[in-house]
Amino acid sequence: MDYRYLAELLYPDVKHDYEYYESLYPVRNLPEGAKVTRIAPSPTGYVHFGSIFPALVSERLARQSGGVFYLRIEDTDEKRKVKGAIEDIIKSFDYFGINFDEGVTLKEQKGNYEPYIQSQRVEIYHTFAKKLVSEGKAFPCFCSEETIENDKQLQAKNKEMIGYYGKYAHCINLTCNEIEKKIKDGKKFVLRFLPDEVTKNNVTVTDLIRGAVTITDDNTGRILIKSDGVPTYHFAHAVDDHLMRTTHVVRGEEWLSSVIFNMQLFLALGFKPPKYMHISTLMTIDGVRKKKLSKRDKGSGLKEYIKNGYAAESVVEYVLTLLNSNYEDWRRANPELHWSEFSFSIKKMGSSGSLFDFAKLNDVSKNVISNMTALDVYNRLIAWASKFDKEFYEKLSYDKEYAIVVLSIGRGGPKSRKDFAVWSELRHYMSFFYDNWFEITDKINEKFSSADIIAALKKFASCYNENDTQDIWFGKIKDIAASLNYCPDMKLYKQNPEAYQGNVGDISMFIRVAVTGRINSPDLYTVMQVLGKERVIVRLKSYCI
RNA sequence: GGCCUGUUAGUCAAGUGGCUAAGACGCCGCCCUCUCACGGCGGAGGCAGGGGUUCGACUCCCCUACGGGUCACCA
Repeated sequence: MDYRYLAELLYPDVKHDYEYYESLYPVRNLPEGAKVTRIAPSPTGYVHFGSIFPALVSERLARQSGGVFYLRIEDTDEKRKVKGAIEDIIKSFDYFGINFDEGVTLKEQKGNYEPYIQSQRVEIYHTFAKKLVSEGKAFPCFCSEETIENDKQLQAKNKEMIGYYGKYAHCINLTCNEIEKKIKDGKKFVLRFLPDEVTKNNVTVTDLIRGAVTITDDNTGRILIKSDGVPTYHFAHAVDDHLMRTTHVVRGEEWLSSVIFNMQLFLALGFKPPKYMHISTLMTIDGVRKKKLSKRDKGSGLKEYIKNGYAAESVVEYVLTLLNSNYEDWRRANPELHWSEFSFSIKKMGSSGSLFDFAKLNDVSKNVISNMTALDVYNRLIAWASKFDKEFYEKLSYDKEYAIVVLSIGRGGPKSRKDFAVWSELRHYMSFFYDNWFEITDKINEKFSSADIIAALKKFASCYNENDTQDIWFGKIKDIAASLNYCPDMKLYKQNPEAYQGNVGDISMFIRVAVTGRINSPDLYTVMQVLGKERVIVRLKSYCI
């Protein structure tokens, strides 16, 4: 068999020798130890929450080592392409502060290794496919889908390995003439891989997270180039990551079992394989069972988190705690630092899949937000509201200073309040600070007589002075309490609750409900200061009507 | 089903032959306190099961059970 002739027959349009591309995309000039990583999503829909894991790991590895992190779009499946998906990918990662040194952007592609979109690289793939054919390492296959399907059924029935090999590799012995004739007849073909050696042995490969992993040798004649001339994932991966000089491939564990095939391909192409890291799948709980977090699950889309109002840092922070178990300790020790200051370690990564935990995410998020300044919170909140809550946005932008004052309540210092985890909760939290949103939503327990309530409110209304210090302010409440036989001292009250109608806390509660509409609120004194005397009095009086 | 891979409290997890088995979230209680939140203190709760190896196993080996992955002209 004249492989060179065959290669020419199969890929007559290839213009360049593969060496052309080797020199067009030279080895990167980077310091020793610098890692080149990428994420390579396919534009088949919205970005999955799980995508942020490999993205973050890749980003950290590259940035921490002075390397390069880039975005490549793997759009080799025409059928599954979704319009707008690329834009969605870029915007989603941007929201979470994950930026790329090279690759696809909203405007153009940047970097010296372009194109970074696989559908624009077909000629490159064909060049290397041609090389493989000319070396007898790949061959064309003209089998119909029915043939393949029948073989598969038979193999399944006989409990044989499924694939295109041995007696099932019908096209492997086609002569050059036969192939030439089929091509002249306009027959489509796929290009299949013929492994160098068919060993059928178990091979041990190294995964940076899992260590030595044993995988069975792959010799199933897998497809390299589909009949439409576009490569499959594995072939594109080998060519691209070699030519783009990727050093570390970080991907989900669903790829683990194909590492061996990847290795074979790199070897056959004469490439040095990258190092692999397979991240365990994020799980979710379905009733009592753990299962892979899939696109159908609630909380699987990155966009949902944006829409619900999770701060970018909250999500990153949470993911980092899952990725590196010592992250939380570091965060406690360094509350002021940005997450990128953390020194990320591959060694600290676990190899079993973790379960997504909303409670934990929310806790992390509350901490993140409690560490922000009021201005910070305001800026992010309004950015969120401008997209997802127009009415709220209007209020926030109408009086920025006021909103910031409201957001300042209980903020700052080591005991900063932790009232909310997502921006969408702020609307309710802040609502009573706006007159047309204010409403009494909580009821005062019926055990208190309305006469007492009214009396307390009226007394307070008549003596409230917004220039009072907090001590004087509270002293007045205590006086009111005493006058109504509500114990002004909590400790005394607890010793003998029967002796009183209630306590000073109850009086405060009456006032709180009248002023805020709620049983619970941040510090009442401060709330009143923010609302201003006029509104406080109006609310106190209107409650009495 | 074959092959691969994993299993420390409800969840995330330290831990690499010798400790009363860290910590965080959640839960419960107490304290602080005008409520809530915060903070402080305390509590319940765990090495999947069975065999080995060893003076000694959460740690090493085997088996079982139970998760997860993969077996496409999808990535």
